Amino acid sequence: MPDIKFIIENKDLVQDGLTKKGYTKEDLDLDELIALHKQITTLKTSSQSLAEEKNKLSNQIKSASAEDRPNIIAKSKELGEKFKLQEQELSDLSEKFDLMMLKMPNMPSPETPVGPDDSANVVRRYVGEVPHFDFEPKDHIELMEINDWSEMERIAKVSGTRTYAIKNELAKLELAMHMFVLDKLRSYGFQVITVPSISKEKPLYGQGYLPFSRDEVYYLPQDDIYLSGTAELILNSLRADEILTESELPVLYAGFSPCFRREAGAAGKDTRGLVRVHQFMKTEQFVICAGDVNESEKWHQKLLQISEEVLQDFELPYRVLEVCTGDMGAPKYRQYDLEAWVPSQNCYRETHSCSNITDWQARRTNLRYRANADGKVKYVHTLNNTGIATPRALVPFIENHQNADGTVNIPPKLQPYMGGIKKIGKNA
RNA sequence: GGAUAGAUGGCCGAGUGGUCGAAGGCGCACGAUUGGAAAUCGUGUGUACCUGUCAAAGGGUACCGUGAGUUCGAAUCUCACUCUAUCCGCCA
Repeated sequence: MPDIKFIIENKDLVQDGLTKKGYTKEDLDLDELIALHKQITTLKTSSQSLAEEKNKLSNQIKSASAEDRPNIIAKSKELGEKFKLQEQELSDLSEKFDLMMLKMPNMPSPETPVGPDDSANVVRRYVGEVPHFDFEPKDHIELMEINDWSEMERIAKVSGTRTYAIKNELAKLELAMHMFVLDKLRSYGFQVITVPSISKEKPLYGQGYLPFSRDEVYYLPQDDIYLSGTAELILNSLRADEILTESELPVLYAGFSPCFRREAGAAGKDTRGLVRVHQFMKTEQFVICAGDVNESEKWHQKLLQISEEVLQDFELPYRVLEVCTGDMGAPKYRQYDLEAWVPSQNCYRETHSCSNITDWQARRTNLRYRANADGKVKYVHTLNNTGIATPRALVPFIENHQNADGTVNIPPKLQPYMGGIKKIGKNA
């Protein structure tokens, strides 16, 4: 949701951004938007001068003489009617305008590769060595079965498809990963925060989930409440409507929460195993920084570096993908995905998604700060990145670290979080 | 779930129909005083939008939890909702 003034003054640039993000004129018509804004401004000006006149009259009444009073009241009443009509028209137009503005995506970074869909994403680098097994590697489902690490069939009967129940050392590993990442983030100055998984509707607009992907989110009509798909949703609204001082920035949150996603658009994809489930746990990195692209781009790199470090500490081969304009969501200015190698699928699968949102969310949540330099109030920039998301991250983890006998090695960095053990599994 | 109380500016807090964007205090900023500091004194200190301008100054409109209503006029009256606090019940 860029500034309307910016849109008017930079129409060609904004149109270019819309086109790059795959928006057609039917999706969002800039001319219509600008015309609507002009109409609103004109109407506003006239209704404000009407209000001014009305106020002046009202103020006269108290001191008016007895014979003047009825006249003034009648005149004021008449103005009031006129004013009311204009206000009605104004609120109708504003509603229409606001709806369009809510659909306005962020402008992509000039660095972002241009393309229609994920086929145009660009691999920036490969890190780590893809393992070569001198035995037939098992997939994560088989590894779980032979080690008594899961109750996948049984839990499907209880909780339905795309759910998981993992147990014993694997359950412990899941929690250990989060503890490891939370400790790391804390060492980088993040505040560890556990947040609810339920949310009112407004934060979903603030984050930019709505109005775009209503199908993706669980809704509980009885309580008019939504289930959160990520702690980003909650953290993004936590400081809504505040004016921070610049010295408070950056605000760094390491949010932990259960996450819920309907996966409506993924029917038939990854139906087995731990890759894509309706409920999972995520440790999220969330940053609120000064509203300056240089500053947020710096943090974007920092967040990326932190999650790369996580994958390196876990000794997982991965690649860094720069997501193209057409594959990026509406809120995003620039986005990297990290994908870890999954041996059984012979490909890289997404484990992290790292985005610079610039001021797009801040405008929606009305989160601002007072700049030191000139004392002016400005919108902050927000960024988010996965810290670690499980159980998906367990998939590359146990597959890459498996041995011929079905055991799984624990990388040294993670061993302290597993009670010092080096290997898990029935034969360990 | 039941009962009660409440929601005003960065914070505390006054204000129950008219000049209230809102007293007073605290905080903050600047200035005076000081060798320096504290204390003291003075001045200033919300946000959004419209208008205006090269920029500003200036003028205006709105905002006292949210939404609607009464009224010529609402922080103040009415209704609905939301949230907060306390007590009781239940509960991981």
